[in-house]
Amino acid sequence: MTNAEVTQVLDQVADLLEFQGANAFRVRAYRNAARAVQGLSEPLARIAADENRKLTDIPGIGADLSAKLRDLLATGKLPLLEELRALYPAGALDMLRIPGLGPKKAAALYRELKIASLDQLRTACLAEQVRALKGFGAKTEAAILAGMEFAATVQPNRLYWAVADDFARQIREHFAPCQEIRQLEIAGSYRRGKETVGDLDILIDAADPTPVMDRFAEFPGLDAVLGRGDTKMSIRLATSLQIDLRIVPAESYGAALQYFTGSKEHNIVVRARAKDRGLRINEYGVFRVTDPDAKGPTAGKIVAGKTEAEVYAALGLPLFPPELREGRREFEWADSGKLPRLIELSDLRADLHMHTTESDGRSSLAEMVAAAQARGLAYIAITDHSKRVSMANGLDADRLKRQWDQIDRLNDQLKGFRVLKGVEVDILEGGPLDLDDSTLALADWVVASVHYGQNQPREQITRRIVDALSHPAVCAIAHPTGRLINIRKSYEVDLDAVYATAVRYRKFLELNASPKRLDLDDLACAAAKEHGVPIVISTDAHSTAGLDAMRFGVLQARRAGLTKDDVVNTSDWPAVLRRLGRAGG
DNA sequence: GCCGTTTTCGGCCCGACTGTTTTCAGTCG
Repeated sequence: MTNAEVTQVLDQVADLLEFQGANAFRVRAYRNAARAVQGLSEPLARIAADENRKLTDIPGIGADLSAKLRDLLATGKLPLLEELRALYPAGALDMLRIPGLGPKKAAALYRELKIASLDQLRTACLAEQVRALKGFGAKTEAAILAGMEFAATVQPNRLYWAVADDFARQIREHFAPCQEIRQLEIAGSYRRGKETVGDLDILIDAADPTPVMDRFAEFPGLDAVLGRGDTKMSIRLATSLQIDLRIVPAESYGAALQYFTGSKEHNIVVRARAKDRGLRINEYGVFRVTDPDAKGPTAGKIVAGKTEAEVYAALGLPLFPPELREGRREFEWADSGKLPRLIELSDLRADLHMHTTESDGRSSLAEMVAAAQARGLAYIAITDHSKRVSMANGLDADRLKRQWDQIDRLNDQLKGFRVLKGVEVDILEGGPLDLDDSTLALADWVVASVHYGQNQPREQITRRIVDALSHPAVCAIAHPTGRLINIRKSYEVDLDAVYATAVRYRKFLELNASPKRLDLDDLACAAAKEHGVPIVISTDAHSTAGLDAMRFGVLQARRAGLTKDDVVNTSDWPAVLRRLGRAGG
């Protein structure tokens, strides 16, 4: 059973417990455990199988869950989940997905009206039965109908970070003429650089909220104003994207930015730290609690709030880069003084995976080189597809050698820039590489990748990747899991075996920077680092514009806690060769 | 259900907004 499957089971238990009206902290315990398993850098099953280790050493897993997880790993089933599922019709739980309808109200609808499907819920609303329930009313009934209509049309996918970034740019431009605004930041998962973003949270320090909110109501593509109060306003765009706006005073701006950047898990720890120091933190600031009876969010003496740095400093914490604020290992790093100095876009000296018109790219070799030079890179590798990828006009040995001759001639003319003779060689369904060894031996840089036979069983696909990685000519595996965010799951590959092979043969793994791939993802990059595998961040550009994807890869690497040294292509080419264990420096 | 330098019980992050009530519960972030 994979960690992802265990995570799903724990989350399902949490959903059902919530519906049941169980103790909220018990629900949270299951959610925490789900997250803890999801964030593991190795299979839970392996820890369970190791006599010298205890599941209770994983934070968030105690004696009870340890036993339940062992049971789950051994049998593939969790009795608690089966019991909870038997209590409610599956359709009743669908109500939890309607915005505005939470577990309490959904459970009341099931209990009082025996609602067991969304169709029944719609009928009950139309028959005006819902408004008769205690705690419900005509407005709630209408809100449920509207919420159902919305839930039916919305695409469940979250936005790619790159798309969210475009909205962020639009937001900044839209508010630029607003004179009242002193500071503006887009917080939330967007600021943390998460690979997908569900909604956007704008934080504004303004002299007067009214004109700012009026301006917000004029945002292009607006579909509905979902709510507007004195300090908070929410809108939804026709594209279904929700954007929240909060106006905060300057003295609280840093506290609010910290608070609304999250993550929720990070902030829970921050709050606990505050409490340890006799402080209280909320979006208004850090307060010393002098009179325990004093009520209100700003009761007590304010200690910090103007900037994020002073808020963290008041708690004895460093200013965490937003990308690290996931409640993973950042506090452990901070406590031991080992908060990594994260890689930056300007650290990258090379891009080692890109295509040209020779295969399925849209820009020529010369255009790609000029574009790479314009972006300040010192060298690149041209890695067109090999012949198996016929759809992409992949190259056979002869065409490849002609391209490499062309690159040799180009290099003669270039000053202070080098083009590596490379290829993205396919790992064929049966295992061997798509080009012969003598051809591959002539290349400077070879990335190997799986495009066919993606649905093979775990052992088979892992064997293919491991074998490719141990081939002397191969330098790195490109997009090692094959996932396409929101579109396609990753292959069933045993990444631990891949890490071990990479270390053994001194090879690299790619972090593909394409916004739809980001493969390896942040957690896998962190695991690779723990195992000692260097990462190469590449764009897989299919046009000159594609080279700009590097920043998406860098964000993901930062979320993994990677430093400049963890990433191969921050070095010059001779240093890369040394890292591969080849002569060259 | 987890957790512990106020430890084995009693906490567990906290506030805005909405709708329903009339002081609060539910939902959301």
